[in-house]
Amino acid sequence: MSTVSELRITLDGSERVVAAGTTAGEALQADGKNVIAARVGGDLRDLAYEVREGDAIEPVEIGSDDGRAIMRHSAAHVMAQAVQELFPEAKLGIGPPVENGFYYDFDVAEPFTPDDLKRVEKRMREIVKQGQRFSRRAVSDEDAREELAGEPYKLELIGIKGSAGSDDGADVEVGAGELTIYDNLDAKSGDLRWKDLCRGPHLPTTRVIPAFKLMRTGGAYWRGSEKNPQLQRIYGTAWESRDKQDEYLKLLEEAEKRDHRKLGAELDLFSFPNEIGSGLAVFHPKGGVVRRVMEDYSRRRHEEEGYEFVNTPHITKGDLFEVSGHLGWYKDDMFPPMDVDGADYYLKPMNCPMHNLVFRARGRSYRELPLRLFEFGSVYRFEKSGVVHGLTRVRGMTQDDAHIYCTKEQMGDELKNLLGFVLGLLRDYGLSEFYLELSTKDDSEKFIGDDADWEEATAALKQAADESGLELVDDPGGAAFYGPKISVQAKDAIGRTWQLSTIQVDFNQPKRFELEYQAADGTRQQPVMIHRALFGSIERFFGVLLEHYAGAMPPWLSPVQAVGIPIGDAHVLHLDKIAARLKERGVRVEVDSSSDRMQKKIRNAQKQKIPFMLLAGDDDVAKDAVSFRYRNGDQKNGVPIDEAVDEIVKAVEARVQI
RNA sequence: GCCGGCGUAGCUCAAUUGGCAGAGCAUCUGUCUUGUAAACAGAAGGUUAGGGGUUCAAGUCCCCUCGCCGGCUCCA
Repeated sequence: MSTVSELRITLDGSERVVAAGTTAGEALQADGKNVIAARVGGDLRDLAYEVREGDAIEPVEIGSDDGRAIMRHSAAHVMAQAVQELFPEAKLGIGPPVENGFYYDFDVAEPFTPDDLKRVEKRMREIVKQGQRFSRRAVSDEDAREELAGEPYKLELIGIKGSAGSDDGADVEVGAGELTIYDNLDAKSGDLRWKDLCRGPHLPTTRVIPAFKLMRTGGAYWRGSEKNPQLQRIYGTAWESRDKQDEYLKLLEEAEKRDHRKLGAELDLFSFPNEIGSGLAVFHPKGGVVRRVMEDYSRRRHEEEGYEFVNTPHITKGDLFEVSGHLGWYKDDMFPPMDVDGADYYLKPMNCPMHNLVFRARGRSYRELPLRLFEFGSVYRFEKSGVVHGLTRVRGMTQDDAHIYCTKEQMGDELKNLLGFVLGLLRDYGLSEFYLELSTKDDSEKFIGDDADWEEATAALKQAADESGLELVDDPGGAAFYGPKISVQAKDAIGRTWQLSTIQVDFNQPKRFELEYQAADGTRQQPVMIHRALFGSIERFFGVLLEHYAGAMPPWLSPVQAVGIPIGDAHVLHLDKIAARLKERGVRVEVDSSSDRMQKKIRNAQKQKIPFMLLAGDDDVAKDAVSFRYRNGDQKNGVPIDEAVDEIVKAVEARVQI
């Protein structure tokens, strides 16, 4: 056997010769500054990986996506070690990196308290400071079982080795290849401090975790199934620098300030009275104005796009949902029925069956297609108690719902136009960053309809998506059982993604309702049915907009668009006159003639985020002018009234933020 | 639904080991008549989420229900 003393490798794009036995870390000459791992032939490796002839090695820096994931995964190990040191009876679940951080699940007798969290974090800081080395070693199944005899969940993972790609994070621990255990070794003595079954890779040492913080705890089902026992999860955040972490924490703070539930109360827009019940919102007058304006504009746009308006009841006999099939599939998610004269009546959880009945009310001709039936339809869904959340997850909501019935030939154009309409409308409300998600079927049994239909509809959706020019993310297997869909994801002002509009093709209901139209050749044909909601629900969209704008809605949507603030009582009349002119032009304006100080009135208007404050004192009255204060604090004094009125009218008519 | 936390005036929050339910803001009434984010004074406001229990005594301890918050699961 010949001894090789040199290896030929590709390092960071160029070819090098290194000594045999060189590790990726040595090859990259990582001084521990930023390079924390290596990508070898496409696989992520620890810096301790011994390079082989022909390997192509790329550095992985801590600030890269891969680097952050490795660092966060390592932070999860540090946390697990700290937990097991403080709570020796804790059994390990899984601990993967996630967006912004990491978590680890533990089986413990008592859930963690905030105080426990502080202790764990403190211990983690000690471990990081110690600079324990992460050391990888391959083990046989038998050895792993013996070493991890005290960790029942890890043993279960060994049993499912090879199921990589499962979405419960288990593959992060075991992967599909050989089993490996990562030892944490003391920096000086090399003594074993802790170990975990893990596929890696990991940092060279715990010292390379620049910034982390434990965030919260919560219950989490083992391997994501509610049939399994619940473990205790600890979430942490970790970043490549202190600055990045501070930036992230600041974003969280900002998000908290924008919370629509908080703004809803502060701006007197809506509330959730306990007496009414969980997830059932009432809109106050100011919220009602915003809602009405949202609806009015939506109606107008739908009218322009060729929709016809229908109205259907909130309750129905169960028969309707027998026909649609919903009672069979979704009974648990519907409010329980009320018995009326021996028949079960249900609150509708969706509008489509009702719209189908409109379609079916008489014979339909191909000449009527595409038939687009629109309704602000109020639906009720029995969301489980733990999931109700502000306006974004409610039990009663109003969808801007429409169903389009068209021929197969029309489907492509219809979907394309529809997507354009959707995006245009969302842009009108001030959202501008989107991507699309295409949910398609996979091989599982749950999908109905024949493959040719699926392919055709999927292709049509994809084409519409492609023509939009937006980024398209595939979501295989994510379709509803009855057909594929596109969902529009929008980014808000602070970069969070919200799922808004959906466009779905339905192969199921036309069949169940035996929907037909008469074609040009006299035959009876089944129409294609498209479901679509642009806002999703008015409530949810309302909530999203509030958070997007942090409560400072664009003037056209502001409940109060302008407020007159007199310096003294003597100036009220002057402002009343201006207000009358604004009202005439359709501006929502008030004059604050209360006995408060002018400064106080400004403060109030500012807190209400009113776009325009119109101040008037002796100077303004004398000059027949008015002074502006904008909600961003800018001011403009002595503006002639005509000019002021025009400026405000123009601003409230524009569908853009100022 | 599951795990955990929480619920005191409209809002934000106090109330010692179980020992007289209180403050600021908002509201109402008066005074002040004001130039770009809080004038001054007074009044009113409570079955401490609801119900049950322990105790001489419960906002405080225990149980149930409702609701809210953070996770998990779910979201046609």
